[in-house]
Amino acid sequence: MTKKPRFPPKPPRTVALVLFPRFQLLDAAGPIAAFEIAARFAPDAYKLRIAATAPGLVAASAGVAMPAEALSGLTRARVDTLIAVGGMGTADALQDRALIAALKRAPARVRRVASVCSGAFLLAAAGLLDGKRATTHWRQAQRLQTLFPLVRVEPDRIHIQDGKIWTSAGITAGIDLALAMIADDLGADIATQVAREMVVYAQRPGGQAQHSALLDLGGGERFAALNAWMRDHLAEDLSVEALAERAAMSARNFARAYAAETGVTPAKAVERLRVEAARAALGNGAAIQDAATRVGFGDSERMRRAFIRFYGAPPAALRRTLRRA
DNA sequence: ACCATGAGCCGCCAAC
DNA sequence: CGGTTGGCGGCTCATG
Repeated sequence: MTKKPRFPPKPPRTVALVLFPRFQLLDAAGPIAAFEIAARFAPDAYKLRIAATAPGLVAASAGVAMPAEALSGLTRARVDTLIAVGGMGTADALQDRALIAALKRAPARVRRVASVCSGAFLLAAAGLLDGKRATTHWRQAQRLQTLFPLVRVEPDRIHIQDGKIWTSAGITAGIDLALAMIADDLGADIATQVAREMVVYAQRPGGQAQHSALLDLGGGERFAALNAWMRDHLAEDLSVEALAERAAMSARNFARAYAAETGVTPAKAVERLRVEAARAALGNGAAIQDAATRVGFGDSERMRRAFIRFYGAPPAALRRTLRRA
């Protein structure tokens, strides 16, 4: 992420996307938009190209040149970056032997191979992820691991690079993936300009937790009410013991049930809620100390450490970038 | 940068 | 008998 700029990259880098019937449109739209905008900031940096088995869908996806060609032709062409996107079509695509074979050959001809969301299953099926660290949509992480035991699946990551293989989490993580690649190619400053153009806050570091607790109201019916209550009472005692009492369960059982239901342990959930609320407060211009007490971090030092864990940056830095809006 | 302490988490087992 | 509950002890890691 902190590479020196080395441009102009002399022939334009061809970014190819692999799409299938019923692919996830946003998986593809994120990288397309990011690379298109990057090409605007650094003229001739990228050329987009899209291969698909469903021309109709591709035509709908973006206003870029898109000769729908067979995948085998795609790898024969000079491609710099190959991105496999996910979606409902992944299951069918896994049965497509020509496609998998083409993907298998890709690393030899392509500078980097990437996936968004369940696109990771395609790379895994082609053996490209064996022994490598990789991620996918959090809901699919377990399945990926059981299906492909050799893959070192790391759930709850936005994106991971291992050698020339990049994988990313669900849907919008494709934007983060593309931004990370652009930063790698053209430098962090260009990537930041692209991010601003796309109206995303900042480039999320790859290690960040995948889904927002604030959005994750569901998290299982069972604790929805408790979660809602927690959000409104962040400043109070939200220890496991206190929460267990509120849920009328023993601490042990509550912790177990909560983790089973939501996929997150109680303390982690509380910390995530607090961190997100604090970030929102800072976005509204709150003072750091104020935000810390309001969301239930006793002191600002504790909040600072939590921020670094979650966002990779202390509150002050985040506050600075947030206020530039 | 380090360390002592405690909260939280989890495996295990017994009780229901 | 299988499943759920809750208590104990050890391990990990955040905290101050």
